[in-house]
Amino acid sequence: MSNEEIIKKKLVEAFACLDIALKEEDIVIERSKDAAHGDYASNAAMKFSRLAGMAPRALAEKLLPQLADESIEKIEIAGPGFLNFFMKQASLASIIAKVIGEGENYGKCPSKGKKVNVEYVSANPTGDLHLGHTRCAAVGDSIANILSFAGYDVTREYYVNDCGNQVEHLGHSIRARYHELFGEPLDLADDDYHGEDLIQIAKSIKEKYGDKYLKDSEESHDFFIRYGIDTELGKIKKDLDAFRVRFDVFSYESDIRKGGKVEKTLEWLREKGYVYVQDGATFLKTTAFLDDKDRPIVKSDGAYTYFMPDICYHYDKMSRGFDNLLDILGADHHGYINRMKSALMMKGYSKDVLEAEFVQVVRVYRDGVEVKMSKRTGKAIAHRDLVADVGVDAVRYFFVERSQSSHLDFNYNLAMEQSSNNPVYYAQYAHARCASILSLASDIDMDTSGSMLGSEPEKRLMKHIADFPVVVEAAAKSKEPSRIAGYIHSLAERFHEFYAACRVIDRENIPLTSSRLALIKAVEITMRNALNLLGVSAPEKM
RNA sequence: GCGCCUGUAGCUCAGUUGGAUAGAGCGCAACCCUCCGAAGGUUGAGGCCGCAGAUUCGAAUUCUGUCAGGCGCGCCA
Repeated sequence: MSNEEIIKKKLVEAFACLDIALKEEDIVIERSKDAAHGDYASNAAMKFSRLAGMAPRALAEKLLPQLADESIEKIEIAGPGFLNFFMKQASLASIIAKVIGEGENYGKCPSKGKKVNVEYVSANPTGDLHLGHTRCAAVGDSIANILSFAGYDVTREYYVNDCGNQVEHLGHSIRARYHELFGEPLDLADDDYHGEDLIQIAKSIKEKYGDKYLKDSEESHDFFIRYGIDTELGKIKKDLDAFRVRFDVFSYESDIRKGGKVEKTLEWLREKGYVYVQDGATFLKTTAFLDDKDRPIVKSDGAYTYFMPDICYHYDKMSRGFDNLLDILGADHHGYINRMKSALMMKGYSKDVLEAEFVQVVRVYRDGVEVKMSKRTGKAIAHRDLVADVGVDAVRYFFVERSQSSHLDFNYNLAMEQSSNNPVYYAQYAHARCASILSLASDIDMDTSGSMLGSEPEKRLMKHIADFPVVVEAAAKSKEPSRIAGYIHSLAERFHEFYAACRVIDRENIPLTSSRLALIKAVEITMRNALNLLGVSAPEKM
């Protein structure tokens, strides 16, 4: 049982003695910022003073005698009615043996028995990934890692839109580049793709197949699309893999459309009365649920809008037995969530089965001016270039360091020229320092009882290590990897403080050295586990 | 006009379910390696937490209004 849990339990018991029934969830335990306020603090006497019918301090006085525990050194009432808990040294130090015992599982929660599908990136296979995808990839993958660590059964999924307008343009654009190579240029419209990568693709087609696809036929039309999608998706997969982002499942829109499945779903919705025709287009009555407007699902020319197969795709995901779906989307898609929830509710699902996290835009500054991104002009800052320039660790950390709901300003010059200024190095440096010290003293046995550790920097560090599981739960609940980043930073900070104040290896004082080595080992493990959640490496040397 | 996101130090941003003196990085000023990694540590300057009300023992945090920026608003995805 953690110190926090012990205090909560004692408080619940103490309130019970006053005939006030509370649950442990009702009790808030905070880590005191100031050592004068003890190790942990609770506002329970203030929070429930009205319920108890007495003033906060008076209530605290009543509770105090019931709170004694062998793990607690002393308890003080302070300020308006805070209860400040000073733990015994052994209670604080017990975390070290726990962390070393659990190793890479430290911070991990037992299975919650829930299957969660996390869908992210899902970039159209019509060109290279850009910066916006990078952030979605970093955020989505970190969220998947955190949920998994927090005890959810996580499936990572990428939805490939390999049908519709966009891929028609892709096919045509490649064909145009192909014809160009034979001296017969075709026109490229504004909404076609102008990127140079398509010239490379056209060249490879020419090398493999010569002039076979010059004549305009259904076969060549389909060929250019299929070849383009396969090539682009291949590049995307390779880039994501290098970014340490790997998916369990790739779902294809073309599969969703196969075998009349979309038509059946449409028919089913029609029978349910959720569909009507207006101006030649077919609309879905999403306003019957959460939406503020009905949405078209079949255009007046008879083609589906993107929304219709997307509905089928979400039905498909639910039919695979997930308890929850989580979509990681660009912030410009925020209108999407309520219409998709509505569609799921038509099928009888709760509005809560689908959640969405919206990732705000990245603004890029280079030489002090904002760089606008455009996939089509070919001038976009490609994901691949960014990672090559800055490195996977720095990009992944930087892109989840701030809450995804905040806009991110990315200074390209700074990231490239002064990468050692990046905050990720602060944390990695701490880890490397741990590894270095442990290696220098590998002949000295560790004392995992932590019995010699009592100085303020040591206590602060131990308490912070003990907080890791709480932070994991909070990050999983709020789906905010930035909380892990914040934890990593403060763990590194407390470690560096400790390092500056306490000399670890002292061969004249082996008992103290043994205790401190164990503390460092616990820091190293916790830091590595936390960095892993963000997909950032924990180097032994830098 | 309606909806979503965001306004906190010069800049970029944290700030847990409302708690004790609002924090970090960068930048600025000054210190600290004969000793485990100086990619580090210590100290300082710098704040009407956009503005105005409301709720209460207590508000950067909750509610209302308002101003500013970003994004979106039925046959694009």
